[in-house]
Amino acid sequence: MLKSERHMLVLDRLEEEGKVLAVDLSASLGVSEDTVRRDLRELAAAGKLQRVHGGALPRPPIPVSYTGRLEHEPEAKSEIAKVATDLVEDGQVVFLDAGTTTLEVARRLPEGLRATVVTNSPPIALALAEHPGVEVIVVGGRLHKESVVAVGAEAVETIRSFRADLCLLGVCGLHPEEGLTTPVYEEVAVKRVMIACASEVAALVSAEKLDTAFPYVVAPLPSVTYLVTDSSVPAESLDAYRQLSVTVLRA
Amino acid sequence: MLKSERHMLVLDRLEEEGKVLAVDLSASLGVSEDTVRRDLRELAAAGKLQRVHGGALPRPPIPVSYTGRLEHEPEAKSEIAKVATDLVEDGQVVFLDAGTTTLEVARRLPEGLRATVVTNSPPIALALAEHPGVEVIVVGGRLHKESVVAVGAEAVETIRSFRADLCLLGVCGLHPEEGLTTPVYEEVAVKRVMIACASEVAALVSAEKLDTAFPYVVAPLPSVTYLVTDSSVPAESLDAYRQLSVTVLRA
DNA sequence: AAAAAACAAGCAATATTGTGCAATAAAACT
DNA sequence: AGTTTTATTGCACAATATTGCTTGTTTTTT
Repeated sequence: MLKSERHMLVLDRLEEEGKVLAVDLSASLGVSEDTVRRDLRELAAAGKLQRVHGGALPRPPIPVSYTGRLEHEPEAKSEIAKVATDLVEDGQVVFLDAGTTTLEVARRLPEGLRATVVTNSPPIALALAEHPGVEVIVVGGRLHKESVVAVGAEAVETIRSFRADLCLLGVCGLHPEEGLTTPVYEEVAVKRVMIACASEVAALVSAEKLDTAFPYVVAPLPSVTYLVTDSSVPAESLDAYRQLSVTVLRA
Repeated sequence: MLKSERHMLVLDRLEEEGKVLAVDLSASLGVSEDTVRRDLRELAAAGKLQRVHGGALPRPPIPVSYTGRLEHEPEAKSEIAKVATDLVEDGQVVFLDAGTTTLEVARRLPEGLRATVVTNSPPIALALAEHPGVEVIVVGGRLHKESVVAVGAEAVETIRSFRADLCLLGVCGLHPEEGLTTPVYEEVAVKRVMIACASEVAALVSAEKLDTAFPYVVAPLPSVTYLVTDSSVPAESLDAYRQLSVTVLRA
């Protein structure tokens, strides 16, 4: 029995059974436990599995992520994403705006979902490449590096050619009077056309973005159908939005 | 017994039994173990099998999933990417095709470079978002999930609107007679228009892709200006390409 | 806290490998 | 034909890899 053959077998077995024990392997491969341990150590060093006392476990998949901000308030984003995910229904065409919260939505879309997602965010496209059911349309354009999002005339034109059932917007600032605002000028046109071409619009807003405004106005508040926010927001802060005919969804 | 005869027999046996041992082969072929080892070494260099201590195993199938491909032969990719990176010059407009090798190129572009990169690959766009100097144009279209690449009429139209100085192509199969081929039909049109709209074309080809062909033909070999490959390729395999006026760059 | 299991490191026996070299066979050339 | 050149093969030998064992340590369990 060749060493590499053993390695293959170990990995096969690990994949199949979800774990392997050093003792079992020693018996079934007909080599000493020391050899098994050495094998496991090497495979672990090669990143093929995760070594644990007594055996080994499958290596946890490397998260596809872009640097920075991802650790910023993960619970809040996660809460919001969970609620927003439920807005998406089978067969819909959905605009998925760029942003870390919307990226979380993309990751959480249920496996069984059948839908078309139109996104101007390369990281979201990448995340959705692993989803078995959704058709993904990448919106092209010049890449705005800060937000990692395609912007510009081409992006706007592409988006305009769709009629979406739902638009999930990553929001930078939301204010009862100023409406939906952003600090990035180039995103204005893109977000506007997304709103214009979607039947329903959901704004994904974490607590610290609520009641804030940025220099560039995207749209007034009534353009928004749903406001999705997290549980840390006090209930009374949301009244102002409710009165503007926005449906508030809180995790 | 001829050498090539032995080689055939070794490959047959490998296919049949799933592995071969140097000792067995020596006995059954009636040659010394040294000769067997030499045979195995040559076959491995030609990419026909995988050499391991004590014998040889079938060449591991090229992984289909994107994440799987990322881990496939990182050294070779790295070598190729290093060379390909030097082809890019300041101020150029460059098409960067999808692929794990081209992704590596994107990651290695020198910090000081000023250029415009046009890519249909979300992962490459994502990687370049961290580069301070290059302008990135994302090409939109329907996302082909296996390769994580935008394809379709929209992608083709967008690419056609550029005149690039250089096109870096991730290549699936390259063959002196068949030319540049791919197993994914939808990528054909995209690659073709990239080639057509670029002044120079560089094909990034790792050893196992050389002298192989797939069902869909992208372009004949003379369309390629540079062939960039890694150091594991035997020099004589490249002569056929040189004779077709391709400039061969080997790491 | 004690016992058992799992572990890492070092060691020796064996197997495998690469390299240089010489002998032979095949090919190319004069 | 005769000769040089090249390729192929087997052999000796040093270097390397693999394996099981022993010893002592760490981790887990009782």
